[in-house]
Amino acid sequence: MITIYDIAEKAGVSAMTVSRVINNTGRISEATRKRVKKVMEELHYIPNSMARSLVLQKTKILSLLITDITNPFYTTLARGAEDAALRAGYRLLFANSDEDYAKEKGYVDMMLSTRVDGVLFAPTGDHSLENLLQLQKHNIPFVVLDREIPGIEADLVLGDSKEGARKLVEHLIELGHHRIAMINGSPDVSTARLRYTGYREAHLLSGLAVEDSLVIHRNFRDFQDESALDALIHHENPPTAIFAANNMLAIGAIQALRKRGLQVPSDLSVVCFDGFGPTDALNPFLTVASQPAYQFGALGMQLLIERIEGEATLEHRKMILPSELLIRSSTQALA
Amino acid sequence: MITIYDIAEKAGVSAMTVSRVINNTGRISEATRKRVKKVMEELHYIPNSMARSLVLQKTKILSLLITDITNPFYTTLARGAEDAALRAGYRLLFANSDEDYAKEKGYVDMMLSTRVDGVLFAPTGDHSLENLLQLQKHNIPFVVLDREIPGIEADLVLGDSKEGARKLVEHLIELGHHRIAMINGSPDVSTARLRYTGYREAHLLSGLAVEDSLVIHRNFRDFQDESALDALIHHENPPTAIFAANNMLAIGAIQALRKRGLQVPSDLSVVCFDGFGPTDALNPFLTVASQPAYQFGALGMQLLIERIEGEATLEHRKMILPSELLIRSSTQALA
DNA sequence: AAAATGTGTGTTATCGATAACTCAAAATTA
DNA sequence: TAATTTTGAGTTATCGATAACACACATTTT
Repeated sequence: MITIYDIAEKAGVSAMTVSRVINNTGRISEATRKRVKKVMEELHYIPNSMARSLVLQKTKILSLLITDITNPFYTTLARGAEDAALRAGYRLLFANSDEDYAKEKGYVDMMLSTRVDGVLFAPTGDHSLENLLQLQKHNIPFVVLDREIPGIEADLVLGDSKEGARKLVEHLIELGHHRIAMINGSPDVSTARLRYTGYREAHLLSGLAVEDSLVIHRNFRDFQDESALDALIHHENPPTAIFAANNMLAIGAIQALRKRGLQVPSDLSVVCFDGFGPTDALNPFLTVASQPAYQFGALGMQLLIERIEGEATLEHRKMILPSELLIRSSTQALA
Repeated sequence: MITIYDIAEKAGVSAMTVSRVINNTGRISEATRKRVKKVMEELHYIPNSMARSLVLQKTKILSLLITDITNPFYTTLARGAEDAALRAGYRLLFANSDEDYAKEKGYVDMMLSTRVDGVLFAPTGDHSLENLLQLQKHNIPFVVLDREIPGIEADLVLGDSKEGARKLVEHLIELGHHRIAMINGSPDVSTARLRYTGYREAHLLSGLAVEDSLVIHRNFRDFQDESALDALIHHENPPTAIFAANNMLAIGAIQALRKRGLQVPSDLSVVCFDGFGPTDALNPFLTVASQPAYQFGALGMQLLIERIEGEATLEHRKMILPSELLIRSSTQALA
């Protein structure tokens, strides 16, 4: 491996001079600068960022932790975060927790041992608190994305889960649906709780009763699990519409419905939170509350970098991004 | 920050002894091992992986470079790669080149300076050769995914682009289509060339002539670009079917068709390479040649780790994974 | 009992880069 | 011309960890 010492020797200068050329610091005569640069190119020198980070105590690497890399919401978010990070001169390291606390913890350990400069953190749920405290204890700045964590002070970028849910359910109610099921994520996750609150509010505002046997909890990424749907179908008084708390749960529900010979929307209407990124264009079919995923990433990254570089005000900021109701063909008026 | 020296001092031993406890090397009496471990826990010690990598000359970090993080083919591939890497005790750092040579080069520089132990490399195209040579020059092992690069010897994991394309086009021909357009990726990419070859072969074997004005090239990820479709629609003798060389191009084509009031499959049949990951389940609509994306990642990672750990035979291996023709509702017999 | 081994631990040098300090020669000022 | 300042370097210590060697003491072998 080529080091600054190799360059120094060949250029007839000290290692420090080479370092100065690389970083454009200190005083260097134009002649030696040129000479050193020439040697660096000849030997294809690449600085060892670990040696550098060791002495500088910073890595210029940020980390983005998402809970499901196969969910288009998060990949679009990742693009936003990446673009913002690169623009600010940072590299971005992606990590994928799979909605799994243990994996999340593993990645947090990795971030600590890699000494990343900051973390954009989409938590798996309330229990992520410990992992966040771990980052806090080691003075690694972070911004929490998408899900609020009780018990921690941090910059936050959230969607308007309650409002979005209310709009979706109100849309169903306007179409005449009175028995609306909800397939929700784990109650350990703030968005699941808030979306339930929105669902509830829509009912109350319309004078409808909430029937808790129509509300079912599943893991946000288990779109293969058909048991939720079976429970609803075999309900003694089955629903005429389903509100899925995110896109993956909707995929699971629709897939399961189809297997059982039920059509959307003629047999049941379906709505959900989040769109499907680029593949949405393929078949704009589901009525959704679409969140600005790219902005989640871009804005979160901006907050993070501001905090790292000390431009942040002391108090923590909480940004709430609006969602947009997109009415498409997965909903229809009740016959 | 807590270092081994802090631990050493508090435990009343030398730093070396702490290092031995951490790595389970050398001889340590049970008593001091326990004492050191206790202190490490008390102080919440986390090893500094940069200092360690600096002396060990290895990082236990691998990198996966993909060309489009919003493409479900690559995110599913990423899952396969990640699982295999974690199983083998490596961490995986994701990078996203966006089908952009300059971004790709930026990430390669980052990998070199981070001194990753190896790279799973899905190249943007033939010109990626330079970036691969760069890795080679610095002795970083890599495995090339999905796209073959003329001029380099490397382990390869590929799909059967030619066969898959032939099967798709033959399916269209069997349905009575004789004027089949192809929306292809850049000719700089091996899969684009091979899929064209398969398209051509299917025509020749059926005694049909290939009409080059029906073959159009676009960037594999520019699904927003509708100009390809316009060229086909306004053709003096328009096609009755379209073969899109990947999923994103198909999305673009179908979206554009829909905007122009044309229905799939009643007005035109559409087929493409690659499925849509989990969202495929939402609406199994497109007839596709589906590639085993997860296996691409898992197998590629396995080859990479074997090569890094020296278990690899000297000669390079080339794995070709079959694709599966899934006939769905985006194709129908010509009236 | 002397010699040879084994056990547990410490010392020193090193990985590649940079900060802080030093210093000779050149340029400027008085 | 002597004193001062500026310029363009070099030296040394350091970041946090580990390899290689050294070494005292305990244990086993002859």
